[in-house]
Amino acid sequence: MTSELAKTFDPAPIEARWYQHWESTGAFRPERPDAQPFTIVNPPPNVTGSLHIGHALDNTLQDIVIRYERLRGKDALWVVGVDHAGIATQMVVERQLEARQDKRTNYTREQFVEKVWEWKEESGGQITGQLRRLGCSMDWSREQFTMDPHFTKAVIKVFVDLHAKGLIYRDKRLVNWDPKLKTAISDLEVETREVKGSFWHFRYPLADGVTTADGKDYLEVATTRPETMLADMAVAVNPADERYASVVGKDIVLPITGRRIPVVADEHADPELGSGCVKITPGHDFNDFEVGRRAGFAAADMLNMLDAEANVCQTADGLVPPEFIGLHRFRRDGEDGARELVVARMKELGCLIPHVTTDKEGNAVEHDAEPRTIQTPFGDRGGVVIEPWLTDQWYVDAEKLAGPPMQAVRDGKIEIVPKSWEKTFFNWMENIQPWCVSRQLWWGHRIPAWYAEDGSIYVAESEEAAQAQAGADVTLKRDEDVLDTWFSSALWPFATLGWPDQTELLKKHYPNDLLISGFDILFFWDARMAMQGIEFMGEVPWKRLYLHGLVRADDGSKMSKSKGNVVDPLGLIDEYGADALRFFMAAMESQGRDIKMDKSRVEGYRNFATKLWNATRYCQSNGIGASDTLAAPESRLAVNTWIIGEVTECLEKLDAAMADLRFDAAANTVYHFVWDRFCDWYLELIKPVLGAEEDSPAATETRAVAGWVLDQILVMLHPFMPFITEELWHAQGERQYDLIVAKWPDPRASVDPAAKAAIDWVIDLTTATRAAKNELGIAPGAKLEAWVANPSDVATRTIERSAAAIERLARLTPLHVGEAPAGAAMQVTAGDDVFVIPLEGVVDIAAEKARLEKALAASEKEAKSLEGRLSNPNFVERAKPEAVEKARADHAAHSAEAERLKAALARLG
RNA sequence: GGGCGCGUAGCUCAGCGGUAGAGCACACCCUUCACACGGGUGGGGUCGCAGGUUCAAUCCCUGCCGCGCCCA
Repeated sequence: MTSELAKTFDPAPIEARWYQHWESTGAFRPERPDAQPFTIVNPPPNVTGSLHIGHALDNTLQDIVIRYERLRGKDALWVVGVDHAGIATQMVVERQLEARQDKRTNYTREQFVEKVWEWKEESGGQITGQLRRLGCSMDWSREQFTMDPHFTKAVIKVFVDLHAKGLIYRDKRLVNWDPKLKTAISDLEVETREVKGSFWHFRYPLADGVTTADGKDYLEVATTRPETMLADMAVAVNPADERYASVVGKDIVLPITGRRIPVVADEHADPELGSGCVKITPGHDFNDFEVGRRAGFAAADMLNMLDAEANVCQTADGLVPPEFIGLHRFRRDGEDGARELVVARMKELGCLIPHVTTDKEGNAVEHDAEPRTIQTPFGDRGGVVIEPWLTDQWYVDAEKLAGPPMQAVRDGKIEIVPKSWEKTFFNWMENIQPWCVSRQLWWGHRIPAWYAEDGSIYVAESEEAAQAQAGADVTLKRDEDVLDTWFSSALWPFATLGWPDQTELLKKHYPNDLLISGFDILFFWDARMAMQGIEFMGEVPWKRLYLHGLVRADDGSKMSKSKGNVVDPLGLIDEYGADALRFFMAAMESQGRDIKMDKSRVEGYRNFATKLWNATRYCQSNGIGASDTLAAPESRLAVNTWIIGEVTECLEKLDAAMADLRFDAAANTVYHFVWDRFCDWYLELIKPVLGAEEDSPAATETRAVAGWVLDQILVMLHPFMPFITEELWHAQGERQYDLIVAKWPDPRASVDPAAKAAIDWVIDLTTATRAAKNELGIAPGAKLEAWVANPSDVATRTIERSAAAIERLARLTPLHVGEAPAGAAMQVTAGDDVFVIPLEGVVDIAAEKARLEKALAASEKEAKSLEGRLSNPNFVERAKPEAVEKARADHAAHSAEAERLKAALARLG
């Protein structure tokens, strides 16, 4: 027995009720020990995060796939969890302390970490509740956290093993240093932005009376970062630059510090740029670091002039004048810094070469510097300019780890979808840099390395193990740093399944089948999972990698809090329902293209849900309830046989789209089947059948078929719109199981050509009649008599059997076979049949003539164009036979149509 | 500078060798017993520009213009 549905569809209570039911009954992970596994791991959102529209897209797509595979009977596992998000989380907690005039350094490391855990318990992981509102069917019973003890165990093991293999090492080199957060960050965490800056030109005097080829006693250097001259160690010129050949190997006496530095020859200096001389600060510039190394400076000897906060400190040679010590690197908060003071001093010393421009009157004007747009590195978290800084850090030899993933993509072991991303993937992997993985933070996985007083390093899984390596009498101190968050999330596809323990789960669900992520984390996360997965599991982490785009604001701009154009997915859920939002995401997702937010489209899919709701209400009011067969019921009526065929076609298209991860095609296939086929035609066509005798075999059959079709719709639509479909599934009657774990359609039926021809013919006749009436201004409800003189086979078969439907939809009744009485008439065609509909005194003959002439012109135009093509011998000889065949058939059809229209016009005189 | 992508109906987007589609918007009609969050009918496109390949190009190739992203 069906249960009555409310007149209006209200998503909110339905969503809450079903989600709670699914989760509490374990429906997200049904016991299917013998089924084929299907596995997805979610990109773990930050523990500090809340659901934004990008999460909504990413997780909707994953949920569609996992629900689809679950319905297809697989042992579907969607691993879910949250990332500890080192920097982001530490910042959140520090900000909380700040609000209470407190700070991290007022606590010990252990106390602070304890506070982070407290924060996590109280307010972390908000997003997990929000993912539930979206309807995501993850396995919450195994929710993971990257700081869980078993995860930490995996992280430590990976670090120790990579170190043992020489793939992790400690090195002193320049890192991207964030002076605000006071930690190193990886090159990927640096964002280059263009900022307006200045370009200063300086004179660097040559020592010992040396001069250049043209007699100058100085070299001209230019810089956008004048403060770094306090740590300059050389000036480079190109070895091929004859202007300076005589000064290579000679010295410069640096103004301000008085340091003697050599002129070196190095390819890095471009003779075409400026003076051709470049100041070299190996301790504060990546290019200069390399030049310095080539010039013979060891990293340990490179001068450093900045502290962790980028304030000036004394260099090793003690030559920085006291007035500079403690100044910030450059102007900040309205206070001049080292940069401004260096420029002022150089000017006083006559070492500043002014930038000269001409004003409107043609007078020369001198400026301290030339204005310039500068590519400036910023930390993506802290938002301040990154300082290249010489420190000891831990590095992963990414180059060695990158080889196998590239090979896996080349061999097709990993399929990247859409394929166009492969090139970007290879480009990055081929040029990969050592990955700096140590972070000067307190929150995160602490690096398992211990130092003895003599500086030797012991890397081990525990302090005891390290002590055992070092010997009992050695005092060890653990490394203070933690690992980059991405170092741990790279282990997500296997550490979440229990690794390093060889669990059953791991055996069954690794490799994962699919990973869905935004392309923005392709390098950060996806590539690193591929490296670690292959390194530690010996197999790729997933067989397919699907990359989707960004959700943009409705004007195409990037959503950002500062622009205030952020669309809150939870607000959309409140307004339109989760099903509508999900369907929007799916329908707009066409393989990687960015999605522009379009609320009217979300609204449209809300309307679609309502349409289905009301169609179900109609079914219920006509005794159409739950079906109990997987196979299509027996059918004798053309309309029923036809709709069964339509279900099979819809299913084939849907399966094909899902196999290709064409979410848009999949969503549209179901949408059009439900609305255009099922609601617009099938339900209308069966109304006369159901309206007749209730217990007739035809009505009984129709109720069975309609109930079955509606069930197939609910199943096929469920991955996209889980809530409304589950609600309707149960509203349709007693069920043995919930829809979420129902069986995917298996109609065991095919398209019946005769039934299809008959129903297509009725639809054709109906549409043509409605159009003609509309154009002639005849009331749509008017019932008219019609004559067909020489009915086709389809017409002969269909006129009688479908008379009721034709009466109801085309409003033609009765339909006579034979010549129509003479007189004014409207004429419509359906397939090969022409119907004459007498309208003496009603129809405007001129209007009808105009209508027919317009149609005739269209037919003739088509026929003529096809004729032209067919008369071209090149086409007939060289085109594909199917193309020629189709052109011939189309030509015949259009010619015949034209003939019929001519005959119709002739009737009108 | 290098790489990638995009430019199709007013808007948001599919299509990608055989002569163009959807949703929304628009116009007209319909208070028909599932639904006005609805039904019916219709209007609207030199498929960015210029060449080339082909019997045939929105679709393939080249160049250009415009927009976006990534890397240096």
